[in-house]
Amino acid sequence: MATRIQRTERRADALSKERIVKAAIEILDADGESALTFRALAARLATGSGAIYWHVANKSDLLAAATDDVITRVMTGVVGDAQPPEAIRAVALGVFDAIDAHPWVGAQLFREPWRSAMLQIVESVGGRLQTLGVPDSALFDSASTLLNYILGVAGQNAANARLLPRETDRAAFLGSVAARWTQLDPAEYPFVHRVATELREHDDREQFLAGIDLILAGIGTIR
Amino acid sequence: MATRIQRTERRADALSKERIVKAAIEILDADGESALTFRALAARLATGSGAIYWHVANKSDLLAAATDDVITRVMTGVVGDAQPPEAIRAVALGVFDAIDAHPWVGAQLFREPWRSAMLQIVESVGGRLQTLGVPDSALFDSASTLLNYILGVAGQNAANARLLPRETDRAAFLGSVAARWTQLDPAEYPFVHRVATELREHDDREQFLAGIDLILAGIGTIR
DNA sequence: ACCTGAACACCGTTCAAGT
DNA sequence: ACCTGAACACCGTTCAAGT
Repeated sequence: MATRIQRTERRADALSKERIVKAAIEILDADGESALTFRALAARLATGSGAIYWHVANKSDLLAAATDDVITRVMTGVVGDAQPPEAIRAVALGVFDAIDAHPWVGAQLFREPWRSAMLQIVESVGGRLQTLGVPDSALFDSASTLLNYILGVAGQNAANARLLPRETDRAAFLGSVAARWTQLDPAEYPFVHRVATELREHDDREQFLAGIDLILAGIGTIR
Repeated sequence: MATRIQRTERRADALSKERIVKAAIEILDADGESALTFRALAARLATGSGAIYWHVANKSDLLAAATDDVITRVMTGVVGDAQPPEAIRAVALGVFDAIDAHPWVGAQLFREPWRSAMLQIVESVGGRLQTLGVPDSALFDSASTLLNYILGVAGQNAANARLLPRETDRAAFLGSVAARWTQLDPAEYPFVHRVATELREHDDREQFLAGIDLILAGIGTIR
């Protein structure tokens, strides 16, 4: 039975889920989560807002697809030949850098835990923990701890990006938070008061990695 | 100069920020984040939606106040005489239980890091790390790691609550996620496939505590 | 099969008008 | 000083109508 060519010719710029996701990511990166509306997206794609619904189910689906897109790129990028624990650091840093570049992803990782983005991270971290020789009985808890830590940092970065007036630099932001912390009553908040200086001067990425190492050290005590 | 009584008599049910926050928490607990609208709140308080703005600046302010209310209650509740590390576990579990009871709080903790809720947790955890004898040089990173881990779990719980159809029990939810994980290709997701059973059977609270202990063990290796 | 864009049912927030 | 509630400027989503 001969199969006829079903696929009709399409204009080069025909709408597709891929093009829609790409445009959505551009809006999210350039102007943040609040700028992504179906109207803005339709305008950028020179179409009607309803047309988008032919390719994506709804806004939630669109955000999930955009997140998967970013995370898949990261995950295929870090498949180096490093052995754990170095490989775990590489994966974690990959996620960190992706979220640094696309802060809105940080909020999306919390969504349905059967979506591709979350699964890829779980698999990547968990598999490497196994290679590291973590006992079976401790694998699930260890992976969960690393995951939740990464999620926490990711979510915090997403939240900070929402707060930051466009193009405020990180140092200025940290400085303003540190200033507020310094103004607190030292009797009521001695610890916060004390670390305010370090908050101003610390490097987010280094601190993120320090946390990963701390957890890996904890996992190391199990063996 | 005699000070006259400025305060005019008020009806017992006069509007106040306190009453508004209380009503907001009731709505959030009963029907979730999406149910909290100014219209719903005004209806519950038998007033106009605009009246609420006399007492709170906006929805963000209202959510922050509701979050502070819940967290302050937790924090004053766990001031037991336990010494670290037991005291750190108690604080962490207090936050966990609060978020279990009020899942929407989990999402709010990510907001402005100069708001009371976040500060209280930082202070409580950080102060106890100090008492535990963590070296100064490691204090900030250690506190940050614990914090971000707690935030990750909190955010995940908030997200799950959003997904859960009202009153679906946790076991059924975990079961459905585990079922999806089991259906994944074992060649592509060997680790996820493997821990799916444990996901179904695990206890969230126990696993949360296991993570805290893992991090504390890691912090212990620094000394 | 795919696209258009007006219409619908919501929101948060404002504000003139009341008491 | 505080409250009312209509009005405004948005949303996500639907859908009859087009091609």
